[in-house]
Order: sequence, then C-alpha cells, then structure tokens
Amino acid sequence: MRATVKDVARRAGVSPKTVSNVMNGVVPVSAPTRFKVEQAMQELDYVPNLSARGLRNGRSGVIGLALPDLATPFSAELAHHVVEVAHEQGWSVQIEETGLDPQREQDLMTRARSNLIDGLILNPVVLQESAVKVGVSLPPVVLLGEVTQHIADRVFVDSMAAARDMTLALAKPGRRRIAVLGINAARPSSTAIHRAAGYESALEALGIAPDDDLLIRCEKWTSESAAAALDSWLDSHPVPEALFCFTDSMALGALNVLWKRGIRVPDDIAVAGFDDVADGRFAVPPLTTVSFDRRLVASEALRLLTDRMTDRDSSQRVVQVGYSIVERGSSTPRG
Amino acid sequence: MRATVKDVARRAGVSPKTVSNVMNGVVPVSAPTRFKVEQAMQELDYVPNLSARGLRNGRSGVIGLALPDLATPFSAELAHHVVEVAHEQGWSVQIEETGLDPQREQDLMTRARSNLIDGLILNPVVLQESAVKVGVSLPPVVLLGEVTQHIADRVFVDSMAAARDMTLALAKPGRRRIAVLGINAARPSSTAIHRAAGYESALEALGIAPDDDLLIRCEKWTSESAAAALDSWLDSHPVPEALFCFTDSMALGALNVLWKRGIRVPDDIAVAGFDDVADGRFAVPPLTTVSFDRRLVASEALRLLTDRMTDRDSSQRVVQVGYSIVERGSSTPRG
DNA sequence: TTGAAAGCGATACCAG
DNA sequence: CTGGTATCGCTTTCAA
Repeated sequence: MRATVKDVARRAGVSPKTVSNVMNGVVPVSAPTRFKVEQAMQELDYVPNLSARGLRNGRSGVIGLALPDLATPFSAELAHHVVEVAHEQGWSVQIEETGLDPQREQDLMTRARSNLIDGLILNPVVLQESAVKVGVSLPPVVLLGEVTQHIADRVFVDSMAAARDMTLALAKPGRRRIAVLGINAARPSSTAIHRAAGYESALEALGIAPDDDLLIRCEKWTSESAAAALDSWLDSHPVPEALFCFTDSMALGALNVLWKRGIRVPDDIAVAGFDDVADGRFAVPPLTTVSFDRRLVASEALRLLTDRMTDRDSSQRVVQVGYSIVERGSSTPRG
Repeated sequence: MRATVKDVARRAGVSPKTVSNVMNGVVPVSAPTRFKVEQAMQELDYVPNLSARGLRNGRSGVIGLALPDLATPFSAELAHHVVEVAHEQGWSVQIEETGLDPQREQDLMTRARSNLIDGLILNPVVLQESAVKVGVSLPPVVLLGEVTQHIADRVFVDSMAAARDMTLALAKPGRRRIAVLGINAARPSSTAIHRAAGYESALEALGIAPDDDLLIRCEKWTSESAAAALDSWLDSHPVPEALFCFTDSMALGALNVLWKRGIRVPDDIAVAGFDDVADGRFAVPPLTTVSFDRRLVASEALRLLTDRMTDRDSSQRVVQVGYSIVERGSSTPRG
C-alpha cells in the first residue's frame, strides 16, 4: 500500500499537519522537525495524492489546452510551447482536440468544470460568441486568436494587418493577380475572415479590383486538402502571379502541387503562408510567411490564465502579439 | 457554489447513493427515480467533481503521454492519435515532454504515482533499463519503440528490419554509396542503434563494405540540425548516391540543403526518411519513407495500458506493428 | 510551532 | 431497489 501523510507523520513522530507544513513550506517548521519529516518521506517513498489535494484545495494544478488538431504543425508547435512554459511554472497540461466540431468546444467548457482542470487555454475554430458566454461562471478561459467577444481573456496576432502586409509584399514587384487559398465558406473561421479582410484591404489600397475567381476555397486547413483544392482550381484557372495561403501547412501542399505541375516557384508564381512553422523554413523553396513569437503567445496565455485564477472579477484583458513578414525563396528570386 | 451529489439527492428526494447509481449506471435504478434524479441534475446544472471521484476510486480517468518533443511532426501525429483514441474511450490525456533529458523520464515515472494519472504511455529517447525498473510498482507504463527491457509492456515497429529494407530499396537501382543521417554518438538512442544496425545489415547483404565516412552524425533529430549536419558534411565529402535519414524531419532538412546546393533529387542523389509524416508526402519531391500505422500504435498502446490496469500481474506483453516501404519521388525517377 | 478533529465530494458497504 | 454511514488522503480551522 502507498504511504500517506499519516504514515509519514507516525514514522516522524509528528502530526499530519506538520507533514503538510513541511511539504507546502508556507508555515515555518523547525529545522529538526523538518529533517525528521523529510527523512520519513524518503524512507516511506512518500508521494502525495494529488486527487486528495485537489479535492481539498479545489485546485488540481492542471490546465487544459484545447486545439483543433494536434497533428497540424502549427498546433503542435504551439502545444509544445504551452507545455514547456506550463511545466516551468509547475502546471501540468491536459490536451483536448476539438476537431472542427463546435459542439466539442462547448463540451469542453463544461468539462472544465469537472474540477480536474483549473483553467483552459482554448484555440477556437468556430466558437460562436454564445459558447463563450456559458463560460462566465466557469473556470478561467483564455482564448487564442481573433474571436470577437468581450468576456474571456484573449491573446491574438493581428491577422488582418498581417494578411494585408503580406499581400502588399507579394504585390510589390508588380504582381497584380494574387490568389488566396483557405476561404472556408461552409463554416467560416474567424481567422479566415480576418485574413481574407486583410487581403481585400490590401487589394483596395493597391487599386486592384477584387476577383472572386482568385478566392480558392479550402474547408480543412491541411496540406492535403489544400493540395487537392489548388489542384482542381488550377484545372479551370490560369496560374496567378502570386498565391497567399492562409497557413503554412496549406502553402506546403500548394508548393507540392505547383511542383508536380511544373509551375516554377517563385519564377512563375510567388507563394506565401502564415505561421512560420519549422517545415516551412526547410521547404523547397523556403516559404515566405508571417512570423510571430509562439512562445510569447504561450507564456502570455498562461499568464492571463493564472492571473485570472486569482482575480476572477477584473475586466477582460487582451494581449496582442506582434508579427513580421519573412520573405524567403518562395516569393523572392533565388539569391 | 457548485452543486454536489447531496444537493442533487435532496432536490430529487433520494439519497446520495442513488444519485451515484444513476450516474454510474451499473446498479439498476427504477425509471421514475432515475427520471427525478436526472431532472434534478439538469436543474442544478450538476457536474461531478472528478477530484473527489478520483480520490474515492483511486482512478482519475487520465492517462499520461510522454514524448521527447511535441513539436516534431512525428510526435505531434502520434499524440493526435493517442488523444483521439483515448477520448473515444473516455480517457483524458495529459501531455509531458521529456526533451532529451533522461532525468525527465525518470521524474515522470515518479510523477505518475501522484494519482493524477492512471497510466503512462512513454516514448523514451534515452531511457535506460534501470529507469524502467523503478517503475515496477508504479502505475502501468507502456513503452513506445525499441527499448530493450523486459518489464513494461511495449508497442514497437521493427526499426532494424525496416531500415534494412529501406537501404535495400535505395540500393536496388545499383546505388552503392549510401549515406545515413542521424547517428547520435553522444547519447545513442535505441532507435538510432536499431536503424543503424538495419542499414549495416543491408550493406553486408549487398556485399558493400561499410564506410565510416558515410555515417553522418546528427544529435538532435530535427530538420534544422539535420540540415546543418548535412551541410557541413557536404563541405568535405563528395555527394553520395543515396541518403537514408533516420526520420522524415531530418530528410526534409536534407532536401532543403540539397536543393540549396543545386544537387538534384533523385537524379543526383536518392533520399529517404522514416515515419511517413504528412509533410513528407507534400515535400518537393515527395519523400520516400518507411510508413506504419500510427493510429494502430496509439490504439494498441492504449489497449495494453488499460489491460494492464485491470491485471497488473500478468507477464509482459509486446505488440509489433508492421511497416511498409513507400517509394516516392525522392528516390524514384519522376513519373 | 505543533496537535486534534472536521470536512472537501463521491462511492461502497451493508442494512432494510 | 434504496438509505444511512464510513472512507479515500489531504489541508485547515481552532487550541494548546
């Protein structure tokens, strides 16, 4: 049987309370007592039962991280940073995948109340404003991305400005037929909406008339569906001068299709993505993209979350993380 | 304040035990009683406290998944499948990263005893046999990969046979100078050892004398370090006829370096990886690789783990998952 | 500074 | 089929 505080207390000749004091280190304990207790813990190979502690404290030491799909490089890199930052501060991370199912996002907010999670970092895809409202009385939630709501704390990158800047960068050498890949008309994600808006705003600034034929739809934001979407689109459209993909994963799929068709990048078409994932840096050619500090996103999210745990009533806080346009070989002549 | 079983019981006019029976559904409950209880739960917006349940049951409903680095595509895809499979069966998944630090793997086995985790799926990099031994009396552990030990259950792919087959496939068109990338001499991982052994065994079968100059070292198995390793190696070595990278991530880094140097793939050099990650399928050119069913790895690991929870004393079980050589454009002439 | 006892919320045992 | 009651392991009043 596993040792408990009682066992440790008995062996050390003290009370359970004292053992607890030694562990938590907030109430002062005399050096000899502390030593006895620590020795007893060693001898009994004592490990505290976190379920019991969680029950008593009302806190579990675990935060939830909910992402659409852990397998996409962007989510994976984000999760990596959240896990690292959280561990540094003594938190464990429970991973949830929401897929493309709005219901799952709802469910999660409920599950978060099961007290196995002290807070939730949620990267929503299709979260409606209503879903977040349910969350008011629940454990703290920090949203990642550009969800328009005014209740939960939030960390985001200005996707619209970034998309605008990227479009402008693609247009700079005089390119005018600029297509975008990633429009998801069926259930538009707020991210898609913002990036499309940035693209359109750039066209307007450039005096380029918007052309619906240059909006390439792609419901799932994976390399695979992006490749399929672009491939079939190219069957009925001429090659544009530039292609702005709403994520790097989609851009990698696009590069593959273009290569297969013998369309040269960047000579025949410039390609850009968004997120600056590792594989984009090593793509052939290396991918031009919008870069931002994912570790900062992770650490800010965690900061907001832990702050919120101690002060549930302060007003909503929003953190904006900067970005930069990184031009690589997929949009600039080989150097 | 949150509602408890007591509140629900009071409102439904029954005892707490009955509420519990309704929830767990194992003991029969009369229809009217069940209805009253369910209504009360609805009205009070009742959500069970999992910490309390965990304390009482000795089980938390959470499994741990420990990976070296969540940001690598292979780990990410694996995690994705584990999370999905686990959720289907009602488990939550806590993610831990071990990095390259053996100490972290040790720590984990201890942390798993904190009762917040009912079992652990561990993909070790450098776990020594001793580390697993500590785990005997602990919660169930399932190891992923080719760790040579005889205590914990394990799911693995025959890396050595796969590496041999891949080397033979690369050699088939008469290629003889076949280099490998991924030797990590400093702290050899068991995976590296197996794949290197497979490579050597293939050379022997082919009657090719092993050449240490063709063993390219690379301590970290990322695109980035692979690219750096290959780049500097090429400074002092002629281009080999083929390059077998121990993971797809490394192969992607290699493709990038070769492209930058104007070395054509597969015309000048054939390239292959291992793992069949999504980005490899869309690489330029698409990557030849060793493929295996990651979802099967995940589901088998979970099955072994849950079996072990109910029967801690049965003998070690080992599941081998098959593989196949997938030849794509990086090793075969364009079709 | 330390000890004794209560209680967090859910479940299992044993009656009825 | 249902109700009381003890209990899981830890922390936290309140006293000493």
